[in-house]
Amino acid sequence: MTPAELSAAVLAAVRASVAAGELSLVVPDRVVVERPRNREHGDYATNVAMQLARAAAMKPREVAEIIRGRLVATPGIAAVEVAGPGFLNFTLEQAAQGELARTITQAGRAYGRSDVLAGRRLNLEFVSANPTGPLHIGAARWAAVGDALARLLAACGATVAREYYFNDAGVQVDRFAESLMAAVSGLPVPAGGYAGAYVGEVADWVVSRHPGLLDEPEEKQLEVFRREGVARMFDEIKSSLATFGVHFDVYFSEQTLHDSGELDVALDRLREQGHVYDAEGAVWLRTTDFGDDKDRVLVKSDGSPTYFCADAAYYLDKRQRGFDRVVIMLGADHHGYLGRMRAMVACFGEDPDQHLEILVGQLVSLLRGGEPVRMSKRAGDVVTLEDLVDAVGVDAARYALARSSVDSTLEIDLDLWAQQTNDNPVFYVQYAHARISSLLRNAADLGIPLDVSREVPDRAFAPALLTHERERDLLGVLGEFPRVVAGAAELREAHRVARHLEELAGTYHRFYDSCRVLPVGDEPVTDLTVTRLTLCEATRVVLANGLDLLGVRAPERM
RNA sequence: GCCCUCGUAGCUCAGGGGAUAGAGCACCGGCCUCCGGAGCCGGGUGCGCAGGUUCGAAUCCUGUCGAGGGCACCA
Repeated sequence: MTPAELSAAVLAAVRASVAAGELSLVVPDRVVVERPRNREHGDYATNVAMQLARAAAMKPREVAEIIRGRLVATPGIAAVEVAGPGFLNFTLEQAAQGELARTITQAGRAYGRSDVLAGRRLNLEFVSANPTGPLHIGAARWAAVGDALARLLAACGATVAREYYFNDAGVQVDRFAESLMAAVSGLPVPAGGYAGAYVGEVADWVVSRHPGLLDEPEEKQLEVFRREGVARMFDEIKSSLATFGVHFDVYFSEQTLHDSGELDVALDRLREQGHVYDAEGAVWLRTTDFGDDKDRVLVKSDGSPTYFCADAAYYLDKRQRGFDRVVIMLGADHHGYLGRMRAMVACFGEDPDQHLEILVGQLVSLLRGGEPVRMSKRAGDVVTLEDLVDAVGVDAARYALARSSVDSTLEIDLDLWAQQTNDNPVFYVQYAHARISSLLRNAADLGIPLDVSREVPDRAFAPALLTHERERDLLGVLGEFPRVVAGAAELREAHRVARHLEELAGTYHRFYDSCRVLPVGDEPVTDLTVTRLTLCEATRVVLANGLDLLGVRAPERM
């Protein structure tokens, strides 16, 4: 019996009690069944009686007793107790709990997936770094977390597009072109331009492709440096992301919004809604109507549109492409946009709570030997994604970035994450997977069957044999996985998956230490052998599925 | 000045209103005739502070102190 099945049983009991007139209240949408921290409180527990007590105008324990009465005879449930202020504590029958191992091995890659977000169409925009330099470490955090979130959301049934937006229409790329031009001539970096060794490299590369370029008029040179430099930089960015295992469905160019006239369409739409006005020679959006600190300029007094105006057009574009939720991941240094973006959506006449979601991630810093890492060979003061990958590898980099809440600033100790020891969380988890894989190989060599769908007469999967405390602990953690995945997706908190895998790896190692799986020497293969092997395979499945959601490999050997 | 995020063990961090707040590291001591010791077992410390809401608060609200990041007709 899985937690989900138990939860459904409790919900059915509540519904039946209401139907029978024993309880007078509105039946909740769902009931949360959790593993209690303390094993004395049973295998699973729910606080539903306490939460319904007020609505039922009864004491929590009385509500609990009513629900309990409808659950005691449920197959698979050995005992139901009312405890403390009104908890319902469940003890499962041995076999019912052990059955989970078979459920998981049969589900395989599908275990943990659900349809809790079915029908949702989400556009996930992340990284979105301009092609004027290598990806920095902050972008790396979003690459790892954003990709993991996309995987999580898809695993929960949502339709997800990964999107990368880049500003190729404004002065930033002009500055980049000017910086390239200055670099070949040995001139100082222009004001607001770009420094770092990569500028010279890219500039030299452009010149090598256009031998006579430096003899051309300055305007022509700028145009070439701009076009070729951006293309080269973008290739490098995409290459870094590919190495990192992150792929975008759409690379969206700001310029295309200008070319297609979508800015004007957005302006007209905002004007129709009555939130646009002219002042001081510029065109303004009255975002203060919807809680922004100040109104924002859409068209500057020189007649050119602002980035904010393009952002509005971009939002509209996403909505018109059929996404009902526009999710944008921003670094903490851009959190100031939140207010104006929400107001902009409201100015379109839409509900920002429903259609816009902005996730703000805090900054990342790297440590080596306990000291902050500042230097990058190529990018000057900026630490890049490639620096991180060079130092610790892709798996450790992705895992390190994705295992902490984005709400907190993150320090990554390169020495720690480069280690191949249990101090390093990603190796701790990957090792568990490799260890189980090895065990399964050994079992296969011994001819021990793992086909639990077809019971072998004299060597059968026998869930009631999983009675050891460590076995029950392991089953408990395995059973939580779908709830963890769904919660992580709904809360946009991928790190919950990583933390759960670490708990699972630890619980598995403790099981492994206490419960011999394969026969020693001439010992016979028993039902217990097959059953424990199935439990191991179930653990391997969850580790593999969880690591996959984080975009980290699940190695069979290390 | 205003806005956002954070403040939990010596360190790095988990903890979606529930029962006795956890993990890893670090420190001390144990466990390899045995499926991968890249592992396991034991040892102890903590919710910045003050109010409030609640049957119940690390969690929600207010204030306060501290840290980081923002507040352009820049991108």
